[in-house]
Amino acid sequence: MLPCVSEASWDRSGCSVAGTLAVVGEKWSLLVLREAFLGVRRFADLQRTLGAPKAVLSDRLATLVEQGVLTRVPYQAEGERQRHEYRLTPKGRDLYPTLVALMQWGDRYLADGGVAPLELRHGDCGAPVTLQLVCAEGHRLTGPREVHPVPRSTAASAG
Amino acid sequence: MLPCVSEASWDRSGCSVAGTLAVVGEKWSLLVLREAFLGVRRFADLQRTLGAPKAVLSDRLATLVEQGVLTRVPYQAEGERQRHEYRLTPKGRDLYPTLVALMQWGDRYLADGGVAPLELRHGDCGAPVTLQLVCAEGHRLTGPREVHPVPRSTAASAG
DNA sequence: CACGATTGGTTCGTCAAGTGAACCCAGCAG
DNA sequence: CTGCTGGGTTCACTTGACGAACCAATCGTG
Repeated sequence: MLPCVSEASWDRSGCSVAGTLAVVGEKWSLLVLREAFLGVRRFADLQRTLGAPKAVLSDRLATLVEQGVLTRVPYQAEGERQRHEYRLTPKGRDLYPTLVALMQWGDRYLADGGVAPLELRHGDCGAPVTLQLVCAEGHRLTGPREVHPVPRSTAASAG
Repeated sequence: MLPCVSEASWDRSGCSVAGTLAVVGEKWSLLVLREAFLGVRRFADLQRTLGAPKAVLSDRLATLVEQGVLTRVPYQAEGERQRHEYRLTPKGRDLYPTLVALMQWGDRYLADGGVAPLELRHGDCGAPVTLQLVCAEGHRLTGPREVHPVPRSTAASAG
């Protein structure tokens, strides 16, 4: 049995998972971010690579900008009119592990023919990159069984 | 600038991120899994802790079972009628990093008063647990800038 | 056996969200 | 002025989420 928090009787409001999903959990949002991490920045390119309806894409970009995950920056290539592009902010860049986690699971369980469509390599040494759970003491954990969730809710002392 | 794959001209169909989101990307799915990792297993408890409509919860549980992320196992406590509960499969347990990634981002950017509502500790040593990007050579990476995505699409040799 | 309580759902009407096609505007080329 | 392209908005339609009501199986009680 997994270590559980007294059969899960703590306050779920303010849960970080729910909060994050409120920001990037709508349809297409995480796929927009995938494209952003791949270097796609312009509306038309996003629309083409994603295949999302323009109205939805427009809305998702607006909320991601509003949330500070992307910024909309105008730029002008020489001899061309001014355009603008969507770029990851540091806040948005910190969603990288989330995308990688989703990708790794899909690579393991959904890959056709056992071959992942995209590999991540360390830019310096070229070795494949993975996400891992580690503790501050440097121990590597293999899964949720080795993890102890500890609630620190402000008002839950009377739990 | 992030390292990008020739301005992102590879085949997105079969993308593992999209595939994973097709399995767990609907509303409530990842929150159901959060509860599962916290040890909540019964329909009524899920419904209470999540606050999701029963119809939606029922549908999400059915698809998660269908996808092999959860199993529906009957059990009978002594002196009680038979019930059934939803348990994580190994496939479901491997979604743990995804949940942790979402939680860590929320802890960093959404926590009221800078205090995360839930802390993860290593069961053995009690030290806080985090998700980290590491390469096979053991180097720790700090973000997407140090990662090189390499497409391995079967039909994309003519990219 | 009938009665009510509990678990674990389904059904239904309503409202929000996603979808695709069409349209719109600015700026540049000719 | 016309046409083309990027970056959207508007609209009609379909799908999905929501909450309340209802339903079936099972148990303890009388």
